[in-house]
Amino acid sequence: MTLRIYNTSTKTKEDFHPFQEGKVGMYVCGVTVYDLCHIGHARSTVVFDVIYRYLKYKGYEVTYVRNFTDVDDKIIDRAGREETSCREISERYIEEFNTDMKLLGVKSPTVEPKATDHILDMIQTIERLMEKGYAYQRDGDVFFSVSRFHGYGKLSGRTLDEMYAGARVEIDERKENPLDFALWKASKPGEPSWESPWGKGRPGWHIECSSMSQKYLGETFDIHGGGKDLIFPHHENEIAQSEGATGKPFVRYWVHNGFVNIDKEKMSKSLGNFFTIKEILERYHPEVIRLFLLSNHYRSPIDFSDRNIEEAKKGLDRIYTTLKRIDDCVNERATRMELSSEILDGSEKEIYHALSQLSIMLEEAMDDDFNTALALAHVHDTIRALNRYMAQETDASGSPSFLSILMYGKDQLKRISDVLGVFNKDPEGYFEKQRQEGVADLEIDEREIISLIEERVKARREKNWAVGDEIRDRLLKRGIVLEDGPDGTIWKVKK
RNA sequence: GGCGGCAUAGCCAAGUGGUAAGGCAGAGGUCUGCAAAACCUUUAUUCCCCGGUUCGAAUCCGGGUGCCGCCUCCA
Repeated sequence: MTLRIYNTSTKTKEDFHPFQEGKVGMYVCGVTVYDLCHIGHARSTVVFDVIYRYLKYKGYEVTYVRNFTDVDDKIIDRAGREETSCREISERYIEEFNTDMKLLGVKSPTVEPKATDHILDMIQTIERLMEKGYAYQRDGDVFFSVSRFHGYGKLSGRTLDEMYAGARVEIDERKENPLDFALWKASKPGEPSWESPWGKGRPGWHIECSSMSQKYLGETFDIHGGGKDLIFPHHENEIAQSEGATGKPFVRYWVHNGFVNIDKEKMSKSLGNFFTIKEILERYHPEVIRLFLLSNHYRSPIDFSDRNIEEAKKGLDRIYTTLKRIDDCVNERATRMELSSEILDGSEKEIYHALSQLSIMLEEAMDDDFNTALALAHVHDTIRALNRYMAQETDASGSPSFLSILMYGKDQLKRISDVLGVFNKDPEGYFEKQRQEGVADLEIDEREIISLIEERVKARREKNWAVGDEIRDRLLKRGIVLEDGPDGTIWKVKK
């Protein structure tokens, strides 16, 4: 199967053929580290994390670069307000970002370059642009001349004329053209600055991504990603800078993720309607957030609401409930047999076949422009099939073929969980964590729950249902739900 | 003003020409001492509206309505 990727540049899904056979170079715009990250940043990072994982799953050797913008007006502003250095601000928020992403199960990219470590590379790129006549100097500033670069607007699908019509940029009469953008900015006193041929200054925002991506991935590379809001002007400008400097095509596939919305409106720092990743992780398991983010196609908008997150949580609980049930059946002494259609009987054959199809279904879904929502639907189908098998085959439980099928099912699900980064934990641990966190919010402690359960077990053994039910009701009123299973009673925190 | 996207059940959501995935919620049933969990059945003759193309359209074309985004920092 060929992977197909929607390319913003052509507005179509295209077959993916990397520049170099078997290898993929991917660059994704990271964050400007001046504040805590919100769920919108989490979406972008998680989406490209899954793309990264899937490319590796397909057998590609992937070089994944994700940058930190650690020199920027907003960082300077914040440092000023807090009366500290830009470095202190950027280091603090890089650390916060890393903490958040680690919790969210985001794999580390191959390289995570910081802008401030690549100032020389940027100066070199700007010099090349000057030599080729794409850039001009005004005082200590250097601007890129959009009218001299043919093809400016090709990614965002607009022409220069159209852009003039709607231009809302403030007029700087030193610019040849209002749409020209800064490659280098002369620094004001107290701002971070570096020596350059144009005097002391700092790079413009767009140049860092051109320089750092090409440094690690070459002049032409495969995938460049980021949020939809970066298409214009950021990515448009990157193309102009990079192709202007090298004369070669810059990026083969442009991939952009949709926004996280609150009440159908874009969540953003500027609108102030955002939730930080930390706030959300206080309330939900990280995999719930991942499952929520992956339950919509990455290019569609996704609406963030408690209801939608709750739904994701229920879905995840369901998956883990089944995985736990499998673990309970498959104990350490279970021997595993080689499975094949020939040796299995009717219902075994049926589920074995369904399970063996799962990887193919996953690949079909993911090959179609990373359709994680469809992949998750296949997971739910599989969960139901396994539940049904376990519910129907009570007589066979313990038989080698039964146990082997369950182990096979778990392996098949594991392949998906490795790609999506959800339901990756030990099921018992997942529920234990949920109980611990749930109990922490209640006026009850675990020992009390356990002793009440013991009391109830005793009463029920004596068929004293009234006492048993009374204890159950009492716990329920305090937020604890009991479930009686064949191996005893387990408790959960009521949702 | 310019450019672009979206509209599928009560809710979330996949589906770009072949007769509507999946999840949540709801209803009925099985299991259970009763519950819970799980399982089974059920919930869109129809995909915003109006035209058109086609043997056939949620899917393509034209028009309309509504919502959203980009054009300024933004994942």
